[in-house]
Amino acid sequence: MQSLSSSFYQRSTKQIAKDLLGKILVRKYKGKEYRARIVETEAYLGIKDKACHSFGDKRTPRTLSMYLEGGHAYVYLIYGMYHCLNVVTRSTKYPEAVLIRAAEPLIGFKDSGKKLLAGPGKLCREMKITKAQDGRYLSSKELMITDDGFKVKNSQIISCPRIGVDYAGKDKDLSLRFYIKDHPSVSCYFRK
DNA sequence: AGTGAGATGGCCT
DNA sequence: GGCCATCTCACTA
Repeated sequence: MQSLSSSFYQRSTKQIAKDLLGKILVRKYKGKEYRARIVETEAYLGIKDKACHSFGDKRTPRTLSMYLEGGHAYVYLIYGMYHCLNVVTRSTKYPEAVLIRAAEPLIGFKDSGKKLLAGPGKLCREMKITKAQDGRYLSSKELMITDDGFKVKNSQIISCPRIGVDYAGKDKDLSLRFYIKDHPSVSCYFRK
């Protein structure tokens, strides 16, 4: 099982967000392996995107890993108790990333309910992803993304505005959230 | 089914 | 001191 090539992460962030749908997130933790199929993502477009943590080229301890080469993980703590997993995209010049919002549980979970990983906080909680993974490269060691040949047609990809970014002015309306149409594991269906 | 509040901590001004 | 790329539970009706 091969992790995605580094060239996969050197394309446009929006394209990567769409292409990550259907890919498999693999997590190894304490001798156990978890696998889940990504069904929902959001693109964050760097220094010109008001919703992005690196807006205005803001380099802080938190955002530093977004300035890594594409293919690294950016994990941060939100609301004091939840972690969110992002995939860093493009080169070190562009601090952009894709938020992994939801996935379908495949292997390794006690409870394999379709909504178990439906939301970025739940996904990290259930897959034991924390700041320990922040800045790590997505290789096969502890966390990686792989392709099992599962195809998602363009017509099955729905786009809409991102969730929870009302503070971002005009950028809150950008259609940068992507999910697989009618999939039972997306975080919520009702959003224009 | 829809709304509202609380939990809880690091980061930024 | 105030804000969050969230989630769950408790309440309305």
